[in-house]
Amino acid sequence: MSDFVARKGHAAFGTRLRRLSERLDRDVRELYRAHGIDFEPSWFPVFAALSEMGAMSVGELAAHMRITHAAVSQIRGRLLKDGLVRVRADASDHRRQMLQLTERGEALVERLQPLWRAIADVTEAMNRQFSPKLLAELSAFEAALDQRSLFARVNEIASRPARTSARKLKGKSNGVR
Amino acid sequence: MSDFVARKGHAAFGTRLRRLSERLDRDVRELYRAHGIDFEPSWFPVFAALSEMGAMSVGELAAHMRITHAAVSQIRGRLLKDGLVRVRADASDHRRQMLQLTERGEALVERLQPLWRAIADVTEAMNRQFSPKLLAELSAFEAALDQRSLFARVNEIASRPARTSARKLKGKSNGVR
DNA sequence: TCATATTATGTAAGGCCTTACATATTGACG
DNA sequence: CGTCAATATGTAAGGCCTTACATAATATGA
Repeated sequence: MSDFVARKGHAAFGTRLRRLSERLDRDVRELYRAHGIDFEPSWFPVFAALSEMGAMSVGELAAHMRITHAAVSQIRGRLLKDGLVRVRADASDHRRQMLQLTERGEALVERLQPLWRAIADVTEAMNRQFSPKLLAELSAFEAALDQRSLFARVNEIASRPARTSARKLKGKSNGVR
Repeated sequence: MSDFVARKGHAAFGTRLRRLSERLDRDVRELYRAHGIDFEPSWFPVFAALSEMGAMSVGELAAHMRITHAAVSQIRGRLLKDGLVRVRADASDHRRQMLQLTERGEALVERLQPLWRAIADVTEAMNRQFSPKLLAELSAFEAALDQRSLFARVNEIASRPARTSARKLKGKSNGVR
Protein backbone atom coordinates (compact mmCIF):
# COMPACT_ATOMS: atom_id res chain seq x y z
CA MET A 1 0.00 0.00 0.00
CA SER A 2 1.79 3.14 -1.19
CA ASP A 3 1.78 6.25 0.94
CA PHE A 4 -0.89 8.43 -0.63
CA VAL A 5 -0.14 11.46 1.53
CA ALA A 6 3.56 11.33 0.70
CA ARG A 7 2.68 10.96 -2.98
CA LYS A 8 0.61 14.13 -2.75
CA GLY A 9 3.80 16.01 -2.01
CA HIS A 10 3.47 19.74 -1.46
CA ALA A 11 -0.32 19.57 -1.54
CA ALA A 12 -0.35 17.55 1.68
CA PHE A 13 2.61 19.17 3.38
CA GLY A 14 0.68 20.03 6.55
CA THR A 15 -0.84 16.57 6.79
CA ARG A 16 2.62 15.15 6.50
CA LEU A 17 4.01 17.28 9.30
CA ARG A 18 1.11 16.40 11.56
CA ARG A 19 1.53 12.72 10.91
CA LEU A 20 5.20 12.79 11.87
CA SER A 21 4.65 14.98 14.93
CA GLU A 22 2.00 12.61 16.22
CA ARG A 23 4.16 9.62 15.58
CA LEU A 24 6.95 11.18 17.63
CA ASP A 25 4.58 12.23 20.41
CA ARG A 26 3.28 8.69 20.52
CA ASP A 27 6.69 7.13 20.97
CA VAL A 28 7.73 9.72 23.52
CA ARG A 29 4.59 9.08 25.55
CA GLU A 30 5.36 5.39 25.35
CA LEU A 31 8.89 6.05 26.60
CA TYR A 32 7.58 7.90 29.64
CA ARG A 33 5.24 5.04 30.37
CA ALA A 34 7.93 2.42 29.88
CA HIS A 35 10.07 4.28 32.40
CA GLY A 36 7.16 4.42 34.79
CA ILE A 37 6.89 8.21 34.60
CA ASP A 38 3.48 9.85 34.50
CA PHE A 39 4.14 12.63 32.04
CA GLU A 40 2.62 13.98 28.82
CA PRO A 41 4.63 15.22 25.82
CA SER A 42 2.88 18.58 25.84
CA TRP A 43 4.14 19.28 29.33
CA PHE A 44 7.77 19.27 28.24
CA PRO A 45 8.07 22.90 27.11
CA VAL A 46 6.26 24.06 30.26
CA PHE A 47 8.51 22.12 32.59
CA ALA A 48 11.65 23.06 30.70
CA ALA A 49 10.72 26.75 30.71
CA LEU A 50 9.76 26.89 34.38
CA SER A 51 12.82 24.89 35.35
CA GLU A 52 15.28 26.94 33.33
CA MET A 53 13.75 30.39 33.54
CA GLY A 54 11.90 30.32 36.84
CA ALA A 55 8.34 31.31 37.73
CA MET A 56 6.23 32.67 34.88
CA SER A 57 2.61 33.56 34.14
CA VAL A 58 0.34 31.70 31.75
CA GLY A 59 0.69 34.45 29.19
CA GLU A 60 4.47 34.47 29.38
CA LEU A 61 4.62 30.72 28.91
CA ALA A 62 2.30 30.97 25.91
CA ALA A 63 4.49 33.66 24.36
CA HIS A 64 7.66 31.59 24.85
CA MET A 65 6.04 28.47 23.44
CA ARG A 66 4.23 30.25 20.62
CA ILE A 67 0.89 28.63 21.38
CA THR A 68 -2.31 30.21 22.70
CA HIS A 69 -2.84 31.08 26.33
CA ALA A 70 -5.83 28.74 26.21
CA ALA A 71 -3.59 25.74 25.61
CA VAL A 72 -1.24 26.75 28.41
CA SER A 73 -4.17 27.38 30.72
CA GLN A 74 -5.41 23.84 30.17
CA ILE A 75 -2.01 22.34 30.88
CA ARG A 76 -1.78 24.54 33.97
CA GLY A 77 -5.07 23.15 35.27
CA ARG A 78 -3.85 19.60 34.96
CA LEU A 79 -0.44 20.27 36.52
CA LEU A 80 -2.07 22.08 39.44
CA LYS A 81 -4.39 19.14 39.99
CA ASP A 82 -1.42 16.80 39.95
CA GLY A 83 0.50 19.02 42.36
CA LEU A 84 3.39 19.53 39.94
CA VAL A 85 3.14 23.31 39.82
CA ARG A 86 1.87 25.88 42.29
CA VAL A 87 0.69 29.45 41.86
CA ARG A 88 2.02 32.50 43.59
CA ALA A 89 0.05 35.74 43.58
CA ASP A 90 1.52 38.54 41.52
CA ALA A 91 1.31 41.54 43.86
CA SER A 92 1.64 44.03 41.05
CA ASP A 93 -1.09 42.56 38.83
CA HIS A 94 -3.92 40.60 40.34
CA ARG A 95 -5.03 39.20 37.00
CA ARG A 96 -1.90 37.11 36.80
CA GLN A 97 -0.54 34.28 38.89
CA MET A 98 3.06 33.21 38.62
CA LEU A 99 3.44 29.48 38.05
CA GLN A 100 6.35 27.60 39.52
CA LEU A 101 7.31 23.97 39.92
CA THR A 102 6.60 22.37 43.28
CA GLU A 103 9.07 20.07 45.02
CA ARG A 104 7.38 17.20 43.26
CA GLY A 105 7.67 19.04 39.97
CA GLU A 106 11.37 19.68 40.48
CA ALA A 107 11.92 16.06 41.45
CA LEU A 108 10.12 14.96 38.31
CA VAL A 109 12.41 17.12 36.21
CA GLU A 110 15.42 15.41 37.77
CA ARG A 111 13.96 12.05 36.94
CA LEU A 112 13.12 13.09 33.39
CA GLN A 113 16.46 14.69 32.64
CA PRO A 114 18.22 11.50 31.42
CA LEU A 115 15.28 10.52 29.24
CA TRP A 116 15.03 13.99 27.73
CA ARG A 117 18.73 13.88 27.01
CA ALA A 118 18.43 10.46 25.40
CA ILE A 119 15.53 11.61 23.22
CA ALA A 120 17.41 14.71 22.13
CA ASP A 121 20.55 12.67 21.42
CA VAL A 122 18.68 10.14 19.32
CA THR A 123 16.81 12.83 17.42
CA GLU A 124 20.00 14.70 16.76
CA ALA A 125 21.78 11.56 15.59
CA MET A 126 18.89 10.67 13.30
CA ASN A 127 18.70 14.14 11.87
CA ARG A 128 22.44 14.22 11.34
CA GLN A 129 22.34 10.94 9.47
CA PHE A 130 19.07 11.14 7.56
CA SER A 131 17.98 14.77 7.43
CA PRO A 132 20.82 17.16 8.21
CA LYS A 133 18.95 20.25 7.02
CA LEU A 134 15.51 19.45 8.45
CA LEU A 135 15.59 21.53 11.60
CA ALA A 136 17.22 24.54 9.95
CA GLU A 137 14.80 24.45 7.04
CA LEU A 138 11.88 24.13 9.41
CA SER A 139 13.07 27.39 10.97
CA ALA A 140 13.50 28.98 7.57
CA PHE A 141 9.99 27.97 6.54
CA GLU A 142 8.49 29.33 9.76
CA ALA A 143 10.43 32.55 9.34
CA ALA A 144 9.07 32.91 5.81
CA LEU A 145 5.53 32.50 7.13
CA ASP A 146 6.24 35.16 9.74
CA GLN A 147 7.03 37.52 6.89
CA ARG A 148 3.92 36.61 4.93
CA SER A 149 1.34 34.01 5.88
CA LEU A 150 0.32 31.07 3.73
CA PHE A 151 -3.16 32.59 3.66
CA ALA A 152 -1.86 35.82 2.14
CA ARG A 153 0.44 34.05 -0.30
CA VAL A 154 -2.28 31.77 -1.61
CA ASN A 155 -4.86 34.50 -1.90
CA GLU A 156 -2.48 36.44 -4.05
CA ILE A 157 -2.58 33.79 -6.76
CA ALA A 158 -5.90 32.00 -6.13
CA SER A 159 -8.29 32.40 -9.08
CA ARG A 160 -11.31 33.47 -7.06
CA PRO A 161 -10.02 36.07 -4.58
CA ALA A 162 -11.17 35.80 -1.01
CA ARG A 163 -14.22 37.76 0.00
CA THR A 164 -12.74 38.89 3.29
CA SER A 165 -12.57 42.32 4.90
CA ALA A 166 -9.39 44.32 4.43
CA ARG A 167 -8.93 44.40 8.19
CA LYS A 168 -8.88 40.64 8.40
CA LEU A 169 -6.58 40.23 5.44
CA LYS A 170 -4.13 42.67 6.87
CA GLY A 171 -3.98 40.82 10.14
CA LYS A 172 -3.44 37.55 8.35
CA SER A 173 -0.66 38.78 6.16
CA ASN A 174 1.80 39.74 8.83
CA GLY A 175 0.41 38.99 12.25
CA VAL A 176 3.18 38.48 14.75
CA ARG A 177 1.35 35.75 16.66
CA MET B 1 10.27 37.15 23.24
CA SER B 2 12.57 34.46 21.86
CA ASP B 3 11.18 31.19 20.59
CA PHE B 4 11.80 28.76 23.44
CA VAL B 5 10.69 25.70 21.50
CA ALA B 6 12.98 26.51 18.60
CA ARG B 7 15.82 27.10 21.05
CA LYS B 8 15.27 23.64 22.48
CA GLY B 9 16.27 22.23 19.10
CA HIS B 10 16.26 18.47 18.77
CA ALA B 11 14.70 18.01 22.21
CA ALA B 12 11.47 19.65 21.01
CA PHE B 13 11.49 18.38 17.45
CA GLY B 14 8.00 16.89 17.66
CA THR B 15 6.55 20.00 19.26
CA ARG B 16 8.05 22.02 16.46
CA LEU B 17 6.50 19.86 13.76
CA ARG B 18 3.11 20.01 15.43
CA ARG B 19 3.26 23.76 15.72
CA LEU B 20 3.97 24.20 12.02
CA SER B 21 1.38 21.65 10.93
CA GLU B 22 -1.30 23.39 12.98
CA ARG B 23 -0.28 26.75 11.63
CA LEU B 24 -0.67 25.47 8.08
CA ASP B 25 -3.99 23.75 8.85
CA ARG B 26 -5.21 27.00 10.33
CA ASP B 27 -4.42 29.06 7.25
CA VAL B 28 -5.82 26.42 4.93
CA ARG B 29 -9.07 26.30 6.90
CA GLU B 30 -9.18 30.09 6.68
CA LEU B 31 -8.68 29.90 2.92
CA TYR B 32 -11.63 27.54 2.54
CA ARG B 33 -13.74 29.89 4.60
CA ALA B 34 -12.60 32.95 2.70
CA HIS B 35 -13.63 31.24 -0.53
CA GLY B 36 -16.96 30.36 1.00
CA ILE B 37 -16.29 26.64 0.94
CA ASP B 38 -17.39 24.46 3.83
CA PHE B 39 -14.45 22.11 4.04
CA GLU B 40 -12.01 20.86 6.68
CA PRO B 41 -8.28 20.30 6.10
CA SER B 42 -8.49 16.70 7.31
CA TRP B 43 -10.94 15.86 4.55
CA PHE B 44 -8.43 16.58 1.81
CA PRO B 45 -6.70 13.18 1.67
CA VAL B 46 -10.07 11.43 1.76
CA PHE B 47 -11.52 13.46 -1.07
CA ALA B 48 -8.35 13.25 -3.12
CA ALA B 49 -8.15 9.48 -2.69
CA LEU B 50 -11.81 8.81 -3.48
CA SER B 51 -11.69 11.18 -6.40
CA GLU B 52 -8.51 9.78 -7.91
CA MET B 53 -8.77 6.13 -7.00
CA GLY B 54 -12.49 5.54 -6.81
CA ALA B 55 -14.64 3.87 -4.13
CA MET B 56 -12.79 2.51 -1.16
CA SER B 57 -13.52 1.10 2.30
CA VAL B 58 -12.66 2.80 5.58
CA GLY B 59 -9.78 0.43 6.12
CA GLU B 60 -8.34 1.01 2.68
CA LEU B 61 -8.47 4.76 3.13
CA ALA B 62 -6.75 4.44 6.49
CA ALA B 63 -3.99 2.35 4.96
CA HIS B 64 -3.44 4.84 2.14
CA MET B 65 -3.38 7.77 4.53
CA ARG B 66 -1.34 6.01 7.21
CA ILE B 67 -3.70 6.96 10.01
CA THR B 68 -5.98 4.75 12.10
CA HIS B 69 -9.30 3.45 10.87
CA ALA B 70 -10.85 5.26 13.84
CA ALA B 71 -9.83 8.63 12.41
CA VAL B 72 -11.18 7.75 8.97
CA SER B 73 -14.37 6.41 10.49
CA GLN B 74 -14.98 9.73 12.21
CA ILE B 75 -14.42 11.69 9.03
CA ARG B 76 -16.72 9.24 7.24
CA GLY B 77 -19.49 9.94 9.74
CA ARG B 78 -19.25 13.64 9.14
CA LEU B 79 -19.11 13.38 5.35
CA LEU B 80 -22.11 11.05 5.32
CA LYS B 81 -24.05 13.48 7.46
CA ASP B 82 -23.14 16.29 5.08
CA GLY B 83 -24.13 14.18 2.08
CA LEU B 84 -20.67 14.40 0.52
CA VAL B 85 -20.05 10.67 0.38
CA ARG B 86 -22.36 7.70 0.16
CA VAL B 87 -21.87 4.02 1.04
CA ARG B 88 -22.36 1.08 -1.22
CA ALA B 89 -22.66 -2.42 0.21
CA ASP B 90 -19.75 -4.71 -0.50
CA ALA B 91 -21.41 -7.93 -1.64
CA SER B 92 -18.34 -10.03 -0.95
CA ASP B 93 -17.77 -8.81 2.61
CA HIS B 94 -20.66 -7.52 4.66
CA ARG B 95 -18.37 -5.96 7.27
CA ARG B 96 -17.20 -3.39 4.78
CA GLN B 97 -18.96 -0.61 2.93
CA MET B 98 -17.38 1.06 -0.04
CA LEU B 99 -17.31 4.84 0.27
CA GLN B 100 -17.70 7.02 -2.78
CA LEU B 101 -18.24 10.69 -3.43
CA THR B 102 -21.79 11.78 -4.12
CA GLU B 103 -22.69 14.28 -6.86
CA ARG B 104 -22.30 17.00 -4.27
CA GLY B 105 -18.97 15.58 -3.25
CA GLU B 106 -17.75 15.51 -6.84
CA ALA B 107 -18.97 19.05 -7.39
CA LEU B 108 -17.12 20.15 -4.28
CA VAL B 109 -13.92 18.63 -5.62
CA GLU B 110 -14.32 20.64 -8.81
CA ARG B 111 -14.76 23.78 -6.80
CA LEU B 112 -11.78 23.00 -4.60
CA GLN B 113 -9.43 22.05 -7.39
CA PRO B 114 -8.12 25.58 -8.09
CA LEU B 115 -7.60 26.29 -4.42
CA TRP B 116 -5.78 23.00 -3.87
CA ARG B 117 -3.60 23.79 -6.84
CA ALA B 118 -2.84 27.26 -5.50
CA ILE B 119 -1.94 25.89 -2.06
CA ALA B 120 0.33 23.27 -3.58
CA ASP B 121 1.96 25.85 -5.84
CA VAL B 122 2.62 28.24 -2.99
CA THR B 123 3.96 25.49 -0.76
CA GLU B 124 6.20 24.25 -3.51
CA ALA B 125 7.49 27.75 -4.25
CA MET B 126 8.16 28.39 -0.58
CA ASN B 127 9.92 25.09 -0.13
CA ARG B 128 11.99 25.69 -3.25
CA GLN B 129 13.07 29.08 -1.98
CA PHE B 130 13.42 28.55 1.75
CA SER B 131 13.67 24.83 2.41
CA PRO B 132 14.58 22.86 -0.71
CA LYS B 133 15.36 19.64 1.16
CA LEU B 134 12.49 19.71 3.66
CA LEU B 135 10.06 17.34 1.99
CA ALA B 136 12.72 14.85 0.96
CA GLU B 137 14.28 14.84 4.42
CA LEU B 138 10.88 14.41 6.00
CA SER B 139 10.52 11.26 3.91
CA ALA B 140 13.99 10.13 4.88
CA PHE B 141 13.24 10.65 8.56
CA GLU B 142 9.98 8.73 8.31
CA ALA B 143 11.71 5.93 6.45
CA ALA B 144 14.34 5.73 9.20
CA LEU B 145 11.59 5.41 11.80
CA ASP B 146 10.00 2.64 9.74
CA GLN B 147 13.27 0.75 10.04
CA ARG B 148 13.56 1.34 13.79
CA SER B 149 11.18 3.38 15.93
CA LEU B 150 12.16 6.32 18.10
CA PHE B 151 11.01 4.25 21.06
CA ALA B 152 13.44 1.46 20.26
CA ARG B 153 16.31 3.82 19.48
CA VAL B 154 15.94 5.75 22.71
CA ASN B 155 15.55 2.66 24.86
CA GLU B 156 18.80 1.38 23.49
CA ILE B 157 20.74 4.25 25.04
CA ALA B 158 18.47 5.39 27.90
CA SER B 159 20.16 4.92 31.28
CA ARG B 160 17.26 3.15 32.98
CA PRO B 161 16.06 0.56 30.45
CA ALA B 162 12.35 0.26 29.96
CA ARG B 163 10.55 -2.33 32.01
CA THR B 164 8.40 -3.54 29.12
CA SER B 165 7.66 -7.02 27.86
CA ALA B 166 9.78 -8.32 25.03
CA ARG B 167 6.67 -8.74 22.90
CA LYS B 168 5.85 -5.07 23.20
CA LEU B 169 9.39 -3.92 22.56
CA LYS B 170 9.57 -6.09 19.47
CA GLY B 171 6.40 -4.61 18.09
CA LYS B 172 7.62 -1.11 18.74
CA SER B 173 10.97 -1.61 17.06
CA ASN B 174 9.76 -2.46 13.61
CA GLY B 175 6.02 -2.29 13.40
CA VAL B 176 4.94 -1.63 9.86
CA ARG B 177 2.03 0.56 10.84
C1' DT C 1 -11.68 60.11 39.26
C1' DC C 2 -14.80 57.78 36.19
C1' DA C 3 -15.85 55.60 31.83
C1' DT C 4 -13.60 52.93 28.34
C1' DA C 5 -10.14 50.28 26.04
C1' DT C 6 -6.79 46.82 26.90
C1' DT C 7 -4.84 42.89 28.96
C1' DA C 8 -4.69 38.30 31.45
C1' DT C 9 -7.10 34.25 32.01
C1' DG C 10 -10.56 30.51 32.30
C1' DT C 11 -13.55 27.61 29.81
C1' DA C 12 -16.81 25.59 26.40
C1' DA C 13 -16.91 23.64 21.94
C1' DG C 14 -14.87 21.55 18.32
C1' DG C 15 -11.03 19.97 14.83
C1' DC C 16 -7.36 16.36 14.47
C1' DC C 17 -5.73 12.18 16.06
C1' DT C 18 -5.00 7.87 19.15
C1' DT C 19 -5.97 3.81 22.23
C1' DA C 20 -9.12 0.59 24.03
C1' DC C 21 -13.17 -1.87 23.70
C1' DA C 22 -17.31 -3.91 21.59
C1' DT C 23 -19.66 -6.04 17.67
C1' DA C 24 -20.35 -8.30 13.41
C1' DT C 25 -18.38 -11.03 9.70
C1' DT C 26 -15.07 -13.93 7.61
C1' DG C 27 -11.93 -17.43 7.20
C1' DA C 28 -9.29 -21.55 8.79
C1' DC C 29 -9.36 -26.21 9.90
C1' DG C 30 -9.87 -30.14 12.99
C1' DC D 1 -19.63 -27.90 9.47
C1' DG D 2 -19.09 -25.85 13.99
C1' DT D 3 -15.60 -23.35 16.71
C1' DC D 4 -12.19 -19.77 17.16
C1' DA D 5 -8.89 -16.58 15.59
C1' DA D 6 -8.55 -12.72 12.54
C1' DT D 7 -10.49 -8.77 10.27
C1' DA D 8 -13.43 -4.48 9.50
C1' DT D 9 -15.62 -0.97 11.81
C1' DG D 10 -17.97 2.10 15.15
C1' DT D 11 -17.48 4.73 19.23
C1' DA D 12 -16.19 6.51 23.85
C1' DA D 13 -12.58 8.87 26.14
C1' DG D 14 -8.86 11.64 26.12
C1' DG D 15 -4.37 14.17 24.44
C1' DC D 16 -3.06 18.33 21.69
C1' DC D 17 -4.49 22.53 19.96
C1' DT D 18 -7.64 26.56 18.39
C1' DT D 19 -11.47 30.08 18.28
C1' DA D 20 -14.93 32.52 20.62
C1' DC D 21 -16.77 34.28 24.60
C1' DA D 22 -16.96 35.86 29.45
C1' DT D 23 -14.88 38.02 33.47
C1' DA D 24 -11.81 40.54 36.32
C1' DA D 25 -8.22 43.85 36.85
C1' DT D 26 -5.32 47.48 34.99
C1' DA D 27 -4.19 51.31 32.20
C1' DT D 28 -5.70 55.60 29.88
C1' DG D 29 -7.30 59.95 29.09
C1' DA D 30 -10.78 63.60 29.28
